[in-house]
Amino acid sequence: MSTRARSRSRRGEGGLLRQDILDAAARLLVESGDVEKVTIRAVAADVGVSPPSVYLHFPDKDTLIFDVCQQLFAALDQAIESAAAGLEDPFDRIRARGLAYARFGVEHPEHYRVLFMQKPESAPKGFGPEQLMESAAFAHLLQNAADLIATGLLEPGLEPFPVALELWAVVHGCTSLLISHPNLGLPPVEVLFGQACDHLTRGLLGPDST
Amino acid sequence: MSTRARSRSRRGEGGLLRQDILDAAARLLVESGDVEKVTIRAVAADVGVSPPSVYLHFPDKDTLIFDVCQQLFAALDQAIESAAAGLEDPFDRIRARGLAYARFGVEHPEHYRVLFMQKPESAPKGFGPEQLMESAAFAHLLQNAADLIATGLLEPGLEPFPVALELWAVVHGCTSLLISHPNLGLPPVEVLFGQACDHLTRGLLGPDST
DNA sequence: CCGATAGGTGAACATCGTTCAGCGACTTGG
DNA sequence: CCAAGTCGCTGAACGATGTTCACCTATCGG
Repeated sequence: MSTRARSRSRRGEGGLLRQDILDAAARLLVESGDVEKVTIRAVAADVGVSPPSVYLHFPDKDTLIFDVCQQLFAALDQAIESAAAGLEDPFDRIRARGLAYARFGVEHPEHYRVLFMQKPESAPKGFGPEQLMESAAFAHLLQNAADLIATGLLEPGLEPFPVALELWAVVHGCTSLLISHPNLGLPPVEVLFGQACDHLTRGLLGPDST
Repeated sequence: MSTRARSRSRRGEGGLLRQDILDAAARLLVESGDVEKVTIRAVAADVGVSPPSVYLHFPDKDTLIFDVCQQLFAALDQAIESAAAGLEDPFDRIRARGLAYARFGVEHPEHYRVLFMQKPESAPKGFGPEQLMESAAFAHLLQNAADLIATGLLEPGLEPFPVALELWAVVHGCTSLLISHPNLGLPPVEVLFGQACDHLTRGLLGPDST
C-alpha cells in the first residue's frame, strides 16, 4: 500500500483522481485476489486520499468494482479474437474462442465472478443485458455461430442466436465450475471444455455429417 | 419479524435453539430473496434471542447460511430422482435429471448461488469437494452416465466420471447463466437446457449411431 | 487582490460479524 | 433442604464496513 499523500489536483483536472482510483482498485484486486479486500477505505488510502473522495467519481462501491472488472472485458474480447485469428474452419474457431474465454476466466476468477456470476442487481445500469448483447465479444460469437450454420453442416433450422447462447452456456458452465470448485478434481480447462465443446459441436451437426 | 421473546430452554435441550435458528434463517432467506438480508442480528431477533446466542451453535455466519442451503441439497436430489423415476431410456433419464436440476436452481437462485456459485473459501469444511463427490445426487448422476455408456451407443472409450462432469458443466452453465442474467432475453430453462442437452448427448454418440 | 468554485476532508451514522466476561435459573450432590 | 455447579443465554463492546454531510481551502478568472 503506497499510502503516500496525494497532492490536490489543479482546477479542471479533478477527473485525474478517477483513473487513479480505478488503478488502485484494480491493483488491490489482483494483488489480494479477493473482492472483499477491495474496500473503499483501502482504495482511498492507496491513492492517498480520503474515503469520501471516492464518491466524487463513483456513486457506490459496486459501481467502482464493476468498472474495474469491466476494463478486463475488452481484454477478454482481444484474447478471444487473437486466439481465433488465422483459423479458417469455423469449428476450429469456435473451439479456440471458447478455450480462450475459459482460460481467461480461470486466470482472472475474481473479475469473472464480478462480470458474469454476480447478482443482476449488483450490476450498475451501465452493464445491463443490452450492453452485453451489443458488446464486440458477443457480436464475434454470434458471427462465429452464423459461420457454423453457413457451412451447411449443422442440423437444419438452427439460428445463430440460440446456437451462440448454447455455446456460451457450455463454456460458461465449464469456466464457473472450475472457478467455484477448483479442488473438485476437475480436469484442466483444456480437457473439460475441449471435450464438452467437441461433443456439443458434433451434436449440432446435421444428419449428413461424415 | 416475529420478535417475540423466546423462553429459555430446559437443561439438555439447548440444541433446540439450533433448529429454530436454522428455520428462521431459512425463512428470512426465502422471504427476502437476498442472502445479505439474512444477518446474524436479524436471525437472532426473529428467533427472539440475542445475537451471540447464534454462535453457540454455528461457528460463523457463512456456516449458518451454508447449513441453511445445504438442507435444500437433499431436496434437490429428490426432485431429480422423482423426475427421472419411471424413465427407462438412460438418455431420457439424463435429460429429465438435468432439467429438474436446472429448474430447481432457477426456482431457488439464492440457495443455488450459495451451494454452487460461491467462492470455495466460503464453503465450510463440511462441504468440501469430497462431500460433493460422495453425495447421493452425484452418485445418481454418475450411475446415469454409466448407464449411457452401457447402452453401447456412445463413442467408445468414454468413462462415466468425465461424462458426468461434462453433463454437469452443461446443466450448471445453463442454470447459472439464467440466474445471473435473467433479463438477457435467454430462452426459458426448458428450451435452453433442452437444446444443449440434446446436442451434447447426440455429440456423445458413437459413429454407429442411427 | 477578491470572491467564487472545484477539489477534497473530518467526523459521524448506521450496520455488520464477532468476542468476552458474566448473569441467572435450574439441576444435582451431600 | 441447601450449596455448588453448570447450562443457556446476554450486555456491552470492538473493529470494520459503506455512506453522508457540513465544511474547509487551494486555485483561478476578473
